[in-house]
Amino acid sequence: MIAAANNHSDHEHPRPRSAAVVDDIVSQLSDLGYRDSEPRRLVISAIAAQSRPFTAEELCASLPCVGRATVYRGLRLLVETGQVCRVLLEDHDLRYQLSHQGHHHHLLCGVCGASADLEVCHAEDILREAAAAAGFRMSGHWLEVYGQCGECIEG
Amino acid sequence: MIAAANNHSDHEHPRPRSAAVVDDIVSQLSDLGYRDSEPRRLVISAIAAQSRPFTAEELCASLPCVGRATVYRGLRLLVETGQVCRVLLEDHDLRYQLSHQGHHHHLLCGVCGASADLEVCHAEDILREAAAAAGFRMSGHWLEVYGQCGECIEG
DNA sequence: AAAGTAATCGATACAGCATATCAATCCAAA
DNA sequence: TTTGGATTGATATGCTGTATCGATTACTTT
Repeated sequence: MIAAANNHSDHEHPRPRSAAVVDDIVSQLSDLGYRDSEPRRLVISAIAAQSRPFTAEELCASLPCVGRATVYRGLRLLVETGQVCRVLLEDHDLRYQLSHQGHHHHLLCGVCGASADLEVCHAEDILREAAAAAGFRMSGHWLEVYGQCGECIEG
Repeated sequence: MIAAANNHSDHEHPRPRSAAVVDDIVSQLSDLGYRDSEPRRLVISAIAAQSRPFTAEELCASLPCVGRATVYRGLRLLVETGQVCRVLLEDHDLRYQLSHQGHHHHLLCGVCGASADLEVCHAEDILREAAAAAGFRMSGHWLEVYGQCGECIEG
């Protein structure tokens, strides 16, 4: 499924795609030996419903019927399995977000708080070269890009 | 009186440059309206003595004669004024480090924990272009590079 | 379908890090 | 030297995330 993630046709809809996302994640967790429980589905569903990077507490607040520990456990599990990725805002506030792909970076709008994926990371090659020039062997990197998204520039 | 040097007769050798660094930072803080106090000098001196990224608690431990609140306040002040920069390790552990220049990034060795500065950031142009292609106006970025330093590769 | 077994849940206690409080103290300008 | 405000430090508090543990639930086995 290559369904473009930048297709923002779903805003407040029930959950046509959202339900599929939940099923998909639950299925992947199942393959890893994790069980399918109602609370965990609620957590995943709540995460999938978020339209922008969220904090763990926001997630808890949106799930009053699920225990706090369960929310944190579910979130941590999804981060560990790569289903959810961390996002570091410019003010060093740590947030979370559904991960749409493997290695990628985020374009974070400081105005509306929206997040878009920067899929192609040509910078990686540049970085590896620059690091090598300093006798350093790069094995990974963390990158966040801050600024303004297209909509906020126009508005 | 600049006796603020150090009564610590550690295994460390004398620090002629370290003292100059402290004086320089104190001077810059003075220009910003901040006072010159003994505890604050101790904090700055301890930071300047660190050879690699450190945590706030490590700093507190190295300054048993200075109150924790004072250590944290001093550290925060130096971060706000740009004298100290934050370093995010690969395991998401947040550390601090004396800032040697303006905009730069870190080459963080996962083996020995050393940190080196990646001064030239050509990646910035690449990033700005890639972001622009997505309709995004980049105003800043956060980047950490992980891997192995030259010494750890040889050793 | 019934039972066994281990994962999961949730209420809560706890831990770690950083900040707020506030009386006492100190710095620096007048 | 005086004086106002910045700074200090012991402590309380807040925030975020984890550990505990009895009860419950999901999944497998019989």
